Amino acid sequence: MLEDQRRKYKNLQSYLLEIKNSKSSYVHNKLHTNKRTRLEDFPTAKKPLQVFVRTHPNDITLIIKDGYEWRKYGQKVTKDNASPRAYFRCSMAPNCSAKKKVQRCVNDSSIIVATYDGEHNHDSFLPSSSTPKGSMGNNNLPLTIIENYKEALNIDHALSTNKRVCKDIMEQNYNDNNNNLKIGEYVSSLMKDPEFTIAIAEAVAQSIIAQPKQQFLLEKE
DNA sequence: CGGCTTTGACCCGCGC
DNA sequence: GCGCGGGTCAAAGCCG
Repeated sequence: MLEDQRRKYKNLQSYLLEIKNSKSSYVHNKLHTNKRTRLEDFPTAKKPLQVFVRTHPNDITLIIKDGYEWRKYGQKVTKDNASPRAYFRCSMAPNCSAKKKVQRCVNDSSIIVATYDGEHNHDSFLPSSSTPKGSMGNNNLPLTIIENYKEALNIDHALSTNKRVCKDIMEQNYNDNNNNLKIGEYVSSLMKDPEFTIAIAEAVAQSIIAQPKQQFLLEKE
């Protein structure tokens, strides 16, 4: 089980190396100038960004550790989904226009769908291991992004094409308590690594650019 | 006491 | 014009 985690991390590393060698200005700036590129420089920043995050089934919060501090300003039950949709705005800068909507997937309550709107106009970026204010602990897996942007446009399609992967992730993370402890320690150590958290952030950003080869987390060896 | 979440009310765009 | 539904506001309460 631990070997699987290591293998996935290696896949991530090789993927990031691929990104590093690419011409992407966003990643290039990040990696080589150590400056956070403005979101408007990002090719798909104009689109509403949707990410899917696998959470613990017993986790009833709608909190996603994505590196930013978010302040909840509203909650609404929508017609097409029984689970409430939470509205957040970025609280890291007073005039930041970034917002996000977070709602559980209608077909699978253990999947959180986060829709990002607006752009961050500040440089601050929290390490993933830090706990956002007001988040009283949650069991989010560390950004288990299970879809890319293109497929995220269609939740049903995403679910139908990734049921096996979701199942694998679930089994991998929750079925074996002993291994859960080891995985938890392993994940914890990874999340304390600033390089790794930056890498995760880059992976999230890149997952938005719908390229089939980016589904490294989905691939079953 | 300050900053947060909660939650009902309100606003506004859109379809009919 | 009206009703519906999504998004936002703001007062109240909670918590560290």
